[in-house]
Amino acid sequence: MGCRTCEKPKMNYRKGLWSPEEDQRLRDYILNHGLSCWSAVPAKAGLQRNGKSCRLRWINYLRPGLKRGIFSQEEEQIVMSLQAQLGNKWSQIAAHLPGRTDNEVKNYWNSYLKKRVAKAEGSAGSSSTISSADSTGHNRNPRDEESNKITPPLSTEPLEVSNLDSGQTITTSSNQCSSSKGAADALLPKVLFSDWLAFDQENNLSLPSLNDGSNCINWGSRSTCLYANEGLQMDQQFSSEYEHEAAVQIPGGGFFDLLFMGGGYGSFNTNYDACF
DNA sequence: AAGGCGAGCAACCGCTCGTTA
DNA sequence: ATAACGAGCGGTTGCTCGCCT
Repeated sequence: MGCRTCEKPKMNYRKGLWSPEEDQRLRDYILNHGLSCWSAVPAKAGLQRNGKSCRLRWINYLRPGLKRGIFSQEEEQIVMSLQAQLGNKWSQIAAHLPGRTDNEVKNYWNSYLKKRVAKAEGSAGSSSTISSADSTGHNRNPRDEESNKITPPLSTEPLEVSNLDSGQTITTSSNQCSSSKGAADALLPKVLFSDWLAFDQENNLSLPSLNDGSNCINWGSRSTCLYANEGLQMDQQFSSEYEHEAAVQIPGGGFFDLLFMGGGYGSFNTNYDACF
């Protein structure tokens, strides 16, 4: 993991908020060179930041696929449930929330959910559930309709996602990996496939078969297990471009159910192509 | 209009863990 | 075995912005 060959010039690192120019430099550099050694990134990208700051900025803000905006009710439920279950394991909790970062989950918990949970516990017994309405009684998520491209499964049962790179078979704690639509779809979040595509992936994705009959697409350091629903040809090729220009061409349409190594689980509806 | 205040969020800090030499 | 290093994580800080007076 170490990167001893990286140059580490001693310099006065800039701190504070990132300017658009800095964002652009970092984004451009990573897009062109990919991720390697964070400590080398600032010098190579022409930034007066330390590598740690660059990493954080990328992960929490610049990385493609991030879902900005207010948490949906389902996301809130997942956070509250997993927090009760796992404690402050924000990265693990965030892994169950496609497009959310650990920092975002942590901030949301600290600034909002924690108070609600405390309040609910304070009045324990009087109410068994914590509603999504805020203290004013209003639904505090007016953008839900627009932002709910991603709707995590209502079940907070932890997904058991094994390591594809190790060649292990993928299993989950539920039947969410079933290749049939219908009941499974009810559990599947709808997520833009492009949201999940890392910027550094190549356009040509191979689909090696796994031993459970599913397929796996690999790019960069990420592996994604791809389960096909009816009407989907598994040997179809994908293409995508970065971020807003992203496009996924999947002839025939239909749903993809995607099981991600990181623990997320989603489905992709090609009808969403128009969203790009 | 201006100042105070609090909420929300971006980013920093310090620590731990994993990897490498 | 161990020191050195980078990456990752969680806690915390401090800035910004909107609301209220």
